[in-house]
Amino acid sequence: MKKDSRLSSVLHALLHMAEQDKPVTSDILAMCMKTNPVVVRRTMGLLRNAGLVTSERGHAGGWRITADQNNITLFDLHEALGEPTVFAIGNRQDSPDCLVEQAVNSALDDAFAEAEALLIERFKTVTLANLAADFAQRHATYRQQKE
Amino acid sequence: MKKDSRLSSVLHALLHMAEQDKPVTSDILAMCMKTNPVVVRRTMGLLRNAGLVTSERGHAGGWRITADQNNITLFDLHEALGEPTVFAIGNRQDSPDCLVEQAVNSALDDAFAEAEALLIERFKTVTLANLAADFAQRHATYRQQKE
DNA sequence: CGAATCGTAACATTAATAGTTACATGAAAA
DNA sequence: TTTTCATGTAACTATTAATGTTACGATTCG
Repeated sequence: MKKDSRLSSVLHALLHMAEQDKPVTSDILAMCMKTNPVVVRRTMGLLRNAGLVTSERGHAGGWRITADQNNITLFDLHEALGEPTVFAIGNRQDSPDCLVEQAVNSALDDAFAEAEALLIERFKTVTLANLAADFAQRHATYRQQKE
Repeated sequence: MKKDSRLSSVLHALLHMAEQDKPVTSDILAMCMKTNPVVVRRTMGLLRNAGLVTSERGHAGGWRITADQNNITLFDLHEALGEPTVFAIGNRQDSPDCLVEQAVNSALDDAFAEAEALLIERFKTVTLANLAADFAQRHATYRQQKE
């Protein structure tokens, strides 16, 4: 399966938007993320449904963050994207009659559930503001190195 | 992409094989797992490379477990399968020049690495013997319910 | 020899994400 | 009010990776 890279994508977009006062267009976000404006709109639309961003049509339109960056966590974004499947590994068959299959699936499901719970907890601790600070740090380091 | 269900598959196969003294053919395993004998051979071949099972050709040939069931963990199988990608979520792009992307990827990679480490730890604690016991338990319960 | 069985290459199918094209809708500027 | 810039969205295509299938060679046993 191809990996779902939308979480990574929207984070990139949001950080770029966070540095702008005016709305950012899908075209600009698409260029900056080397993808297609329709893909941007499709994905950002999910964030809009979750109330994290707004869009404006027409001249000087585009996308804007509405929520406080301290209050947007990775989990909020994951949730806004519809809580997509986390794992690329899974059971061979659902609702099996076979008792062997049930024992196997049960063990695997438990393990995956634990790992997913940890991931979700981690997602809840990281805010957009944290990432912005990390970026600022990297930027400062980068500028120092150039001198 | 489709989920990788080989771990679930080989567990099913191994548990069935564990109950047999003689080798089990790919055809029988395939029927029991509702898949194709070639798929069985392809996947079991990886376990053979890891020394967990052996295969015999010709008449009365087939697959046999060699390792002790107490010493085969889910992790051993995961490893034998080539440690396939665990997550269906990932970064949009590898080795990005963009510092924003670097900050985003770094945060995500950390979270995924933690969750994967937990999963692997869990995998290491579950043996084939554990699953066989769980199956036996389910079987006993099932027989009781029928009475 | 002949049947049973694995080994494996080559190709087809399926499932899921991402990308593209096309066009409708709405808002602001000229 | 017309033009231009933007989002909204449906429909289709492309990509990617797993799984399934066909075909045939190699090996072992009776």
